[in-house]
Amino acid sequence: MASLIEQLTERLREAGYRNTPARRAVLEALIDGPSHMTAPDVVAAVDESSPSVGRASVYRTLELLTRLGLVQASTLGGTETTYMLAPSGHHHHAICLECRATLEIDECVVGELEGLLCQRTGFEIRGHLLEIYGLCPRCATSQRNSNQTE
Amino acid sequence: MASLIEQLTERLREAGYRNTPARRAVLEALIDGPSHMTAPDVVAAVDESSPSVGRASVYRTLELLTRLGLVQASTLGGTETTYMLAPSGHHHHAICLECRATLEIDECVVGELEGLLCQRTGFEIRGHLLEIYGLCPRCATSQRNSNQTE
DNA sequence: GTATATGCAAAAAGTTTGCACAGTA
DNA sequence: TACTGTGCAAACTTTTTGCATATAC
Repeated sequence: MASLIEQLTERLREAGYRNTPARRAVLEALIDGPSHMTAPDVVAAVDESSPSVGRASVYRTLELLTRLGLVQASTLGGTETTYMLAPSGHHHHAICLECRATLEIDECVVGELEGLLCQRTGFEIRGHLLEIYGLCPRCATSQRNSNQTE
Repeated sequence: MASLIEQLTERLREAGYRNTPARRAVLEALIDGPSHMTAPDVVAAVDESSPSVGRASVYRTLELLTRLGLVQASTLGGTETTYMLAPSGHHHHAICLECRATLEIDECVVGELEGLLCQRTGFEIRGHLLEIYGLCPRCATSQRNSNQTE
């Protein structure tokens, strides 16, 4: 079975792009790092692991990977853009607005909606993003407590 | 019936924040402008309508409005962050990856999932974002045509 | 061999900060 | 009146660009 990095570079190749050290370095940073990284996070990680790769290539690669759908950008309910590897299959997130923790959700209820949308509008669907915002149990509890003492 | 701007400033007030000219100018820019605006778009619109409001206040206000949930930031499937008024009720988007057109979707299938998530994990849900990415009918057609002639 | 992709460094763009002052509640 | 919020300008961070060179295929 092909490793994740191999699968991803293969998808680049299929789309007509070359398999270069800079692109591998960005993919590896995303694979090895936390599930959501800002652009400067990725720049720093690449600079750590592959100092010969330039900043500009990191930005160019993040843009390319996002355009091809290998990577997905999201604001996680805040204002800061983060990048994550686009999960194959369905994985969505519940995000705590307080502590920024993310929780994976496996259930996917979007499929049925996509069918309907495609039928009604002729939209050709490529993917989707579903994020649920709220307070994780820990933060919900501590917020209730602090309200009591106010 | 209270106008939209009044409803929004009222929500600010309820959260303990003051109703100031800078905040009204940002809200008005979002109300009057296109449905998705980047931060520099909002800065420009405010500078147009209320030249006395400073750039910094626009950023501070966008951050505040997002934190309070009056505004939602999203990358629309690309890498650029845009802001939109968070619609009350359910409105989601289908976004064309080619021409960036957005299409409103009224159906909401997330409610049931939220109930399940809340029950299972104790997450206290405040909102959600659902975006469907793909090609609008027009771009899907023109892409098929250009593939034929390749 | 050739076109794509790169690193570099500089420029541009975008965002944040500190602080004295203004204006809301 | 008290304190939140502001404008300003400077500092800082992030992102983009142009171009000669390297390298994947």
